[in-house]
Amino acid sequence: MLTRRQEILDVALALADEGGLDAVTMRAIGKRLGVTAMALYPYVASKDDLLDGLVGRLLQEIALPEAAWPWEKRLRAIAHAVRGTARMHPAVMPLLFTRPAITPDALRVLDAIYAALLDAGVPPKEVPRVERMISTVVLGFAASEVSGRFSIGSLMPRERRAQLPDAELPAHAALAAALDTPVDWDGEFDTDLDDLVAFISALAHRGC
Amino acid sequence: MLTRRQEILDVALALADEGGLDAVTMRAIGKRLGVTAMALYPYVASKDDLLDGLVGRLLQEIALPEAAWPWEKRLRAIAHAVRGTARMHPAVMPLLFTRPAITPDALRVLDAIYAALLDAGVPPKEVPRVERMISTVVLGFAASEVSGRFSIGSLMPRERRAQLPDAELPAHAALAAALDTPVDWDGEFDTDLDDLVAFISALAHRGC
DNA sequence: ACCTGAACACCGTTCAAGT
DNA sequence: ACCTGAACACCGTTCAAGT
Repeated sequence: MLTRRQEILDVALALADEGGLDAVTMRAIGKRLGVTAMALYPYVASKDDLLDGLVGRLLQEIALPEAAWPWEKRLRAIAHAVRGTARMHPAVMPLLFTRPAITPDALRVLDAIYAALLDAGVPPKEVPRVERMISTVVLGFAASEVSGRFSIGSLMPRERRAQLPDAELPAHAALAAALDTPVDWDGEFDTDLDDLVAFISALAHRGC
Repeated sequence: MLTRRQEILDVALALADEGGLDAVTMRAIGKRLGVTAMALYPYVASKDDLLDGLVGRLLQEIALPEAAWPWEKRLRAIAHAVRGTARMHPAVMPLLFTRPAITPDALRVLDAIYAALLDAGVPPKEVPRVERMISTVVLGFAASEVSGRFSIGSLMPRERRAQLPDAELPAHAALAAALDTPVDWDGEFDTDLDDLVAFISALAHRGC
């Protein structure tokens, strides 16, 4: 069953993918649906409501892993799904840090992470905090990667030092070699996930 | 020396604090400076450049810790400074995940984190990755807290389950007790920092 | 060198009017 | 019930003109 709201959000996502968030306009959405901008208002309360819906639409895209898999594999699968949708829809990612996502789909993902942490043996009292932390890492990594926040790390040390006198960036100087080697983002993401899994395991054992 | 650009960015930040990002308008900035919107263009190339500058202006606000302090204390101080500015300027935080910050002030903060990680004994090869991870946690926590992303975790389980049939949120049901206790955000932030410090120490010892 | 004022091509949103 | 079209109060940005 394809509701009119769904159609609108699909078009909004497509416009965001093609031309960034600025291209998501009531008028542009209407035009693509063959309708005026005001015809959208019965299904979308305001532009803000539209963007809320867009975040929900994004979460809808991330597929959940098989419940039978071990918790580690499930967690890694969710993380990779998040990074995948971030790469498909980079313009929408920053909105995740702008408004809370409380759609059914958001809760579905949240519940899957809770379940994985419980299966890992994390004490129930700690689960909500740990979920917030690992979600922040995964969402933050995915958003930073596509937004260019991490690109500061891939600038050549030479360019960076040009901005400030050498003496003011001593650690950059000490790290020149490390900063010169190009970053393997796929590898870094997996390494981060390894560390998160190890962290979760440690929490579980501490709790026993 | 107070340049005209600085004045403009100060006004932009004030407007964002008062009325959100939507209130940051070329015309509004001009008005507050007693000038037309077009008078800003010699100092600000475009609205986008203005927002870049606003991110830089935000980073400018975070004070660096004394270099003589132990690395742990320095890292915690930076993290608390970030959270503090997030609370002072919540509207601007999401911009950090929208564009890279390569101003001198951003590099100053980055260098301080690099220095702390080096002093902790993290192998130089690992420092850039670890910096990206802990910065993501701290920035992500601060942004999520002020943006309301974390508010999903503080909704009553009852309200959440109303959105989906109980059987579809099994982990929520199992966590009902934990989800019902209100969250101490100050405490959670400190606990996260404890975990980060422990993680860094482990990396340092693994490297020896 | 620095600023103005009119103008252009847009926005989101309202409201009365149509079918 | 659903959509239109004109209108309102805004945007960012251009450009010629002023001093």
